[in-house]
Amino acid sequence: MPKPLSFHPPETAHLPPLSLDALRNRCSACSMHELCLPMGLGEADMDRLDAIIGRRRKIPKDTLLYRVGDTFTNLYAIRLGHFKTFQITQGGDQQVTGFQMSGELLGMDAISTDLHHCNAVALEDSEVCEIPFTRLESLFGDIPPLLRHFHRMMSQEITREQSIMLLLGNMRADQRFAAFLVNLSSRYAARGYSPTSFQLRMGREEIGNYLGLTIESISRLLSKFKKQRLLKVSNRAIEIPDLALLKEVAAGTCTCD
Amino acid sequence: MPKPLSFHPPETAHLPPLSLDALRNRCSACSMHELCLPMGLGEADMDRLDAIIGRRRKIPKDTLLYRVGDTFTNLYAIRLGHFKTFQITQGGDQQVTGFQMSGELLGMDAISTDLHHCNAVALEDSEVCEIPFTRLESLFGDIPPLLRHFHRMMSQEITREQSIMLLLGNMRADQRFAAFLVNLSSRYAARGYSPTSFQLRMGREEIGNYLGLTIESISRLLSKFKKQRLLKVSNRAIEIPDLALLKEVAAGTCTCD
DNA sequence: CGTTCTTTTGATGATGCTCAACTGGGGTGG
DNA sequence: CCACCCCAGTTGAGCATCATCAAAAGAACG
Repeated sequence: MPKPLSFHPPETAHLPPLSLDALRNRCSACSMHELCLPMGLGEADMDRLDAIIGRRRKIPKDTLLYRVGDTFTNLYAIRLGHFKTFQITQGGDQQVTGFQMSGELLGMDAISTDLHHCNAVALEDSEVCEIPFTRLESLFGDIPPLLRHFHRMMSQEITREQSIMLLLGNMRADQRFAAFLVNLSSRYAARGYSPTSFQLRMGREEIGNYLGLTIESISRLLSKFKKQRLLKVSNRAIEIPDLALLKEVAAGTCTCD
Repeated sequence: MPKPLSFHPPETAHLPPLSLDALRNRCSACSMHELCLPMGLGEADMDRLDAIIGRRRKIPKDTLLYRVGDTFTNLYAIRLGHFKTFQITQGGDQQVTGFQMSGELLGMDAISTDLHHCNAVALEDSEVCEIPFTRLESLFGDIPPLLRHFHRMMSQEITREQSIMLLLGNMRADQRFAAFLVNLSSRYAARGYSPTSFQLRMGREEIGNYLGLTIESISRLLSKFKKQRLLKVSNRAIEIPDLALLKEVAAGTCTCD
């Protein structure tokens, strides 16, 4: 157990938000509203969604947002920051099941049983929007585009996991790691950040765990890629000189060794 | 490429179903209605669902139900039989992403882009119910329990895939295979079949592919488990003398080697 | 600055893959 | 009916990849 995780209490000490906050916190004012749940909604519908969204919570680094076995009441939209989700095996070690960033939804795996199936922890100081699921459900009938996009987000999660299955089942270590970086790159691009230069928000160990590899393997791959000029690496800062080439490595079609 | 897959034409030559067929095909008459999409619906709501469901199609063994890139119009509920879903990697080899049996839903990964992301093929002569997704969506507003259960089924798919990620990322070969058998066992149990004695519907190669192993490894594990009296095996017939023990092997807590 | 945690690097080894040969069952056709 | 073939599965030997163990180096934090 590397570091003790604190647990964010379900009820924070925040006062009911001032109207200024309420304005600042609105979906329409959020930079993520074109990626997040309200995607494609008109002004009026977005306001209705706003109305049911609970607190905007700050989640400090290394704080659990929810844990396995918690009863499911909220989905969480990431407003700012990064999270990881992980399960604990019988052996007691963890398996990272995903890294989530702003605009992405946490907790969808809990709908099936009303119990959370994984733990979610902030990788840095972050902010989430609480979305009470039963209230969200009550909106679905009235706002078909909202329902439609919600389904797309769930489906996307299924697709994402399928591609991880493919990665874990079929790819060699270097391909996995390259694919991981390419994936991060495209997600940052979608958020308006540089696709070729970014900070890793997670440690080597977490990356390795996610990819079914050890920390040593990740470290070696990083060194190897650096030597091959596929990457420039400085601690957690990554620069990708040739994204197309990295994609080829991920695909296994790279001529270079 | 082991065997040439035929592709089932989108429009079959079937005449419009006779009223007798219509009756026989109703969800309420289907043995799977307590597991499938109509789970928990009342008589009236189930009839409304019935009304939008398209053809009940027979899918012969080794026939593709849909393939990567097909436009998404229907979900498919498996009425009878077994399917596998798989993707094709750049290298040209396949990755099996799941085995589906009666009462389970196929195609949910296609909602996100309106394009199918995997191929689905029948492992034996099977039957599916076509569920036109836009018509299903039109019912969601009117039948909240239907929507609710649909969400549960999607969420369950996410959970299922997470457990595969855990399996592929963390478990050794013997644990994977044991977990696979335990999973099949519980799904057969849920359908009223024996949890300790069943036929594998898929070949060794497909199992190995699903579990990130080779056919040889599966074969060796089968022999090893047989030797340890964990299993009785005869071709594709499996018998599990001690399910609890097999679960321990899957968990890695087994004392026996 | 010292302590602690993370990362890097090296040496060794095990798990599961590859390649190859063999077995056995089921269907086909002479 | 039997011989044959073909495919799926089994078994063995050697090997590659990646894990494990160990130790040192580098960041981060007070």
